[in-house]
Amino acid sequence: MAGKQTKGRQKITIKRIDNEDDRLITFSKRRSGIYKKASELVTLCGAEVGVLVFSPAGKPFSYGHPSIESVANRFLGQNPSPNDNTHPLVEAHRKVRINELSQQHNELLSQMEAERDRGKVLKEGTDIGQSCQGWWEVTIDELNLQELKQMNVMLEEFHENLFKKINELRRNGGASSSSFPAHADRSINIPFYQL
Amino acid sequence: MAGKQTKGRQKITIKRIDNEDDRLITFSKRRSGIYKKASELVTLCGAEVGVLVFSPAGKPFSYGHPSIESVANRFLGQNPSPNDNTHPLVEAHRKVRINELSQQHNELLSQMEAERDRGKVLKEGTDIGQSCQGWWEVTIDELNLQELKQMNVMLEEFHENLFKKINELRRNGGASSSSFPAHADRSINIPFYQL
DNA sequence: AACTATTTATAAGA
DNA sequence: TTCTTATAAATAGTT
Repeated sequence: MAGKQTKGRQKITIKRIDNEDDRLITFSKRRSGIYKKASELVTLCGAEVGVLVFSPAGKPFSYGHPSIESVANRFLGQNPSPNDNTHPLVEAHRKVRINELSQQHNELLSQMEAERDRGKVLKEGTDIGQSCQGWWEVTIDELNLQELKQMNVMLEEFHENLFKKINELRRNGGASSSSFPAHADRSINIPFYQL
Repeated sequence: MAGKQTKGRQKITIKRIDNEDDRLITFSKRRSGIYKKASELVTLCGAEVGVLVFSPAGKPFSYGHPSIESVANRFLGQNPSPNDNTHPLVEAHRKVRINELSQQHNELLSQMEAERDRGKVLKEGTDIGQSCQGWWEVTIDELNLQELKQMNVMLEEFHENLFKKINELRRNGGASSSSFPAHADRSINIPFYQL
């Protein structure tokens, strides 16, 4: 009972494991761990879950409930019989994912900036302007008219929220509010981009 | 210091959680947990991982590196380039764009993790939004005036692009262009949201 | 959306 | 590989 029998689990940093043997072992163990978590999510919550893994060597592994194919196909919107109910649903799903991704992306960007402001040196080009600019550009090119109209609805909501926010800021603090021109008030004759 | 403040984590059996609130909470928490595990597997072992989840209500969620589509398509063994300029092409393009966003996003995540590992304490709140409709709202709330102005510049660019796109679509094809009202032409008097 | 007390996952070692 | 053990990490129940 002098020393401990083993060091037990040690803390590791999440970066590539250089030693190949260790890496392989960890890959195997953690893959199993994820499968287990996935199966628990299925059972506990009644979810459908698919996990796809490719080892660095390209070997495929998967867990899926009810099956990996059904989950993957459902997600890609490529398997179900092409009745008209399916397509809008898939579209909606995609939209949701874009929004989620964007949200997460923006949160990350904010955090990155906060870090940088505290003195961290971060890679160039991760500021909101650059990244988001790319997003709009890229997105718009891929949209059809129908989708543009949908986007327009979203932008209208955004517009609404922006006004609310601006007004809120104006009420609360005087200092920086002067940076918004007087004609920022909502007016039918002033295009949004001229705020 | 008499009694403990909480009961702490309690053991549960892996069976369906009947209480809907608890189930939803658990779904959200554990989904995040799986994403984290997946991202760690990516970093530690250089694997490609995709996680697909459908809530019981049918709402889709996913994590993927380098992107969920690339992993899923690779798994399903599908060819990514149909030389077709109808709808599927647009779909393909969009997927590519989403992939790029995912990629960028994943890079950010990696950087964040690296930062944290070097001793930075970062907020853990990078969870994917649970609701499909929170993006604009959430984003706006996090912005200060300076950032709102930045956003405004971006929206102006977006506006420009939208007009270009609409005009392009009008020139090219008549079928769906009628869905845009005549006054959609750029005019100083027509607010963007009324397009 | 934070907080603990606990359970669970897992890094090392055998 | 499979088992063990000590410890790190995830999370159930609560506020």
